[in-house]
Amino acid sequence: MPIIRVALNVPVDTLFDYQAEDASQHDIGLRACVPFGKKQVTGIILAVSDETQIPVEKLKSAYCIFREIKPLPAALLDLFHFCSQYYHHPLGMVIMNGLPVKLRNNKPVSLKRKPHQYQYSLTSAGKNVELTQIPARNRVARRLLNEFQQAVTLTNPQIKHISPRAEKLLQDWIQLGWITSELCSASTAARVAKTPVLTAEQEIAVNAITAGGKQFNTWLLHGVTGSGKTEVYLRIIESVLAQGRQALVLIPEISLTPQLEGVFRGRFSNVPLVSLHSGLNDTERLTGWLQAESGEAKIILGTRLAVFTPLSDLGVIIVDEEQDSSFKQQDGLRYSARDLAIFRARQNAIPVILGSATPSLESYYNALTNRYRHIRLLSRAVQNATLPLIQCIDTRIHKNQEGLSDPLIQALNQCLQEKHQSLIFINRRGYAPVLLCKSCGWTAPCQRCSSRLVVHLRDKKLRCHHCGHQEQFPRACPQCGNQDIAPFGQGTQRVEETLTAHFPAARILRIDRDSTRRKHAWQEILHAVHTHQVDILIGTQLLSKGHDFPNLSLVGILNADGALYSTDFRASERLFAQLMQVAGRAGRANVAGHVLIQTEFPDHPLYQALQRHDYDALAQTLLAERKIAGFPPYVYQALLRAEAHHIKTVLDFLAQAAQLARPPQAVELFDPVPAHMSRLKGLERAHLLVQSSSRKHLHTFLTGWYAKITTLPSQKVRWVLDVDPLEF
DNA sequence: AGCACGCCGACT
DNA sequence: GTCGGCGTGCTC
Repeated sequence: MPIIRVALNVPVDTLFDYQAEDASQHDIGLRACVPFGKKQVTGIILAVSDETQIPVEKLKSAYCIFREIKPLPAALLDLFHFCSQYYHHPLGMVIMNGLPVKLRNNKPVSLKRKPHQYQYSLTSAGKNVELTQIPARNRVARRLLNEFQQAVTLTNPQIKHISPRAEKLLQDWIQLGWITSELCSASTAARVAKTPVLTAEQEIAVNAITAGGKQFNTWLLHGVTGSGKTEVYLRIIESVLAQGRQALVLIPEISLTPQLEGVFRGRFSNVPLVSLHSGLNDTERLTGWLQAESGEAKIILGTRLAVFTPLSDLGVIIVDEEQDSSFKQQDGLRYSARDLAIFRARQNAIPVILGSATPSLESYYNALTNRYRHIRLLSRAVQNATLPLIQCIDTRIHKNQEGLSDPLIQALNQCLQEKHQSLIFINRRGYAPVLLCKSCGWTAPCQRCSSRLVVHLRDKKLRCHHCGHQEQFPRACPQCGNQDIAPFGQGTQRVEETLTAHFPAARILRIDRDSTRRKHAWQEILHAVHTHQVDILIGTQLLSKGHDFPNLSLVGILNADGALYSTDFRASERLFAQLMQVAGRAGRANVAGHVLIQTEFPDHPLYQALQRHDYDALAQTLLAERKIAGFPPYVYQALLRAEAHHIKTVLDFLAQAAQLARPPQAVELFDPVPAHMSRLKGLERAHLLVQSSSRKHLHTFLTGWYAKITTLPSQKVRWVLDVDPLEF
């Protein structure tokens, strides 16, 4: 009797063997429903064999093998394998995490007739029907008929949009002979709508990438805001579609998928496009997945999860805003969709394009060292668009009143009078407090690993959250002797109230987690902004993502300094990218943009580079710092993260784990340290850093170490290995 | 992850 | 004398 080896969604890194009389090698990649303990579960068949190591009395029989859809392609299984090994996560969990929910159930999937496929139009009989023949109270019918008279042909989604009841009505009308249906022509030839003329730079980029053809290459498409990266993507996709192949486009989480989707649909109106984002229900997601797998969908647009979509004939992968941290999953399987995209591109021998105005230092470094091909877009594609003027307000000179300085208030006032919109951006990420000398800018460094020490007021100590070193508070600044050293403050609350007090007539809208939680809140907010029902916007992170606010001319930035002296070595990089993005919000179309940054350190290299829009200057500075400090991209890191109800449990666990390790010379193992947000949801969190200048050595070490940690008594500690961690 | 088995405190 | 606490260990 054949044995199937099944990957299940359980946190044990092993396959489970079952008898299956009807199994054959062709079933690898199919779903199987099997008994597991007292339950029945569904997993993926990864091997079929005649023998098993499992004693016969333990071996059970599979209930069934689902054959209603094709097996997962071998390339996708390879991707899951790689992901499991690289991120040290059980294979079964990796696979089940990557599949649509409907494929994880113990049920065969029902293949409904696909939407999109038919288009409907009025027959000559239908054209004779007058609107007045339909009773006025039958509003859905009237609207449907009206739509048909206006639009001539309609598709299922469009009809559904009129009313959920309209589809039922449609069937009735087909019976009456009013409506005919015909198959949509799924033409893969890109019918190109209005195509802008490429700039010389864009043309060079497109030619270079398309000339590479069916060959693996990682391209860093590095273009300033407004340089027209999207147009480059569109041209490359066009050429891929012309070969009948598919394009996978990955975008950050909050970057408002519909907006980009609109651009793609507008340009490739006849090309089947599937959009995979968090707003889909299980059925929609499965449908999209199946369309991608069959090759029916030609463009797949989605967030990080879309990197696991099966694609029968992939021609290019695009990762837009590649520096965005939402490409890295921050819980469970901590994968980077950007890095997996590169793996897939290599696997398929196709180009992958990483696009950004402010690349991650890792990607920039890879471009400098020729591991990636670097393409620059230095000029703006949009006519008349000029870069915004970025200036600093020195808050040591201009006193803050409740967080707002005089020059900023004046600028806001002027903006209001000119009837332009303004935006106040508050940088409110929770940075750990560091010790700072106000007179010379000195901060307490860690001697052992060149990161900054964190102030722990409770026991008056300084601690390194990187290596675990700790020391006493100094009495005075060791650099200049000043006694005025203090933890770096946060402050800046109540900005909205202050603004209201200053500008009682202005319409102020505050955007935060709460105000955007409601389903269509974003749409309403954007609408309000676009129709100029708002004068001043206040917001945080959420606002920096790529929305177009055509009337916005002033951006004020508060509280940015925290990132300059953060213990997170990536904080500067992120701040720069974020401020560049926020600055890009100002003055897009015909309004000149002005950006004012309130800071105590106007001479800081970050602000200097920002004012000159000079990414390279900052990147070079940061890379030099990273090299000296021994931080990525010069080393590869992994983090053993653990959490439990009591901090001692966590630290003991980590200490035990460290005991198990016998790191080779090339690999460095640090002491356990409490995590940045050491208390989250009532759990205490801590971690232990491992790093090496050799990715290979680090990986080999992790594999052995992971196996040993698994054998530890778990003592109610939850732990994960985070490979290439972004947050500490 | 579930879900059992299993050994010690407050209840009818 | 039981009911139930959640610590440990297995699931093919």
